[in-house]
Amino acid sequence: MDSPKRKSTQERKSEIVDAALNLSADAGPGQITTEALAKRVGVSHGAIFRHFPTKAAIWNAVFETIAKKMEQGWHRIKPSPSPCERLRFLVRAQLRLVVAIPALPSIIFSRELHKKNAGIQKGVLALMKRFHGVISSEIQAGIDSGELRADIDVPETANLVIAILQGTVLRWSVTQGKFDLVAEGDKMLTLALSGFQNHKMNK
Amino acid sequence: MDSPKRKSTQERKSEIVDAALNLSADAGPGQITTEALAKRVGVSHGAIFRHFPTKAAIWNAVFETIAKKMEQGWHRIKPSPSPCERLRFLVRAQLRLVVAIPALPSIIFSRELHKKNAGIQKGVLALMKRFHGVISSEIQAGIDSGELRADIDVPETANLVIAILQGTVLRWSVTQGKFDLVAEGDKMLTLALSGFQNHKMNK
DNA sequence: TCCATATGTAAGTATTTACTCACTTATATG
DNA sequence: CATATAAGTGAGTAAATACTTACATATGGA
Repeated sequence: MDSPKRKSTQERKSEIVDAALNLSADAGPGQITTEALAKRVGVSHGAIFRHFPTKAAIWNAVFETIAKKMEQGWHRIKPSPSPCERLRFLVRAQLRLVVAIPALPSIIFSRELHKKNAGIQKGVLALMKRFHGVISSEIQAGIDSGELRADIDVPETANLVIAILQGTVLRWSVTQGKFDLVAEGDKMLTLALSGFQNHKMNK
Repeated sequence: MDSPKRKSTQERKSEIVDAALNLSADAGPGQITTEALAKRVGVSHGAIFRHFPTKAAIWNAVFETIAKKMEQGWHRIKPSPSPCERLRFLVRAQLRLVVAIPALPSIIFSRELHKKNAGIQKGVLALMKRFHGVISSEIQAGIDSGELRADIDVPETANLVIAILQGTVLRWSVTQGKFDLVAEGDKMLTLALSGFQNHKMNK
């Protein structure tokens, strides 16, 4: 048989995490009950607590999963292209992940979860810090290669890139995915790279 | 006496709304109970339901309050300075409002609230659309005056400005207000206006 | 001053929901 | 095959919480 009646705790755990990701895609994590998870997985309510001691533990596992996928995405950069291309790649990788896991923003940004689960709050901060580091080093490389302006502040520019990324994700999230997130993020980044002020005039 | 034992429903309503704003500043709106609101206002639990029929009605009122304050901020622009200055003003006004009402992002972005209360979801979309319109017209004015590049796409650029704004608010929110939001937003906008790509090189 | 009314209270109720427990049975292993 | 173990079940519990209701009284207007 393809689906035995009983599965290893490892398998069930990942099924439960998947269920949490799927269910929080449209409702946000705060609304999800352990009973809803059980139904989604196809087991009884009690079975959930064979695999996770508390609901909070489930959310921790969900966060771990997401964090791992994010970092994997960052580290799949090709060494070949220019720093600017690598910046684009990083942003695109992140956006593709959001499209693949639409629950991602609602979990990362959920004040509710962060309040109940201080570990997640700290984890999100640490994740963002690491992402900031990755972006920063590409920006530094861009300056060194001459692709980016030499007079910019590197960490500040990294914050700008991240703000554009997250702001665009937020709009996509609020509009319920009404546009192509990856393409839109690319446009936003291009526009910010070149700037929209008219420099020729001020001389 | 300054505080009579009973107040008009109008006064109590606004006290309840204020309590909701204050309490959701750090926890997010999903966690707030009607009992917590009652305690904060200093009345019994039952008294809350004299003034609002349901909890959802409270959140509607909270959203109305926020929306009104936002729009007031946009319409207080001085006609005098340049379009670029007016853009800055709009962004700063929005950021100042967030600093004044730290619960604002958690209410505007709360998936939980939006799910339970379709009116708020729609209201947020409409608000964002109007803000996009206001920003767009300043950008158009900037193009007309020659301050901004003539070849940019206006609505797209407005989306960029909003993404920068919201992305910065998000970071401020996650870091629990560890930096000066208004100053930081200003920096981000300046950097995006001028761009960070090196143009001199590519000729 | 007196009354009608709206504001307030305290003690409920019904429902939801995280978690438990006694018991069952599939399954891997010797 | 026999058995220990771990996965699963279903009924139950305690706590939280939105909302109700019967009753009390402050307050403004006649």
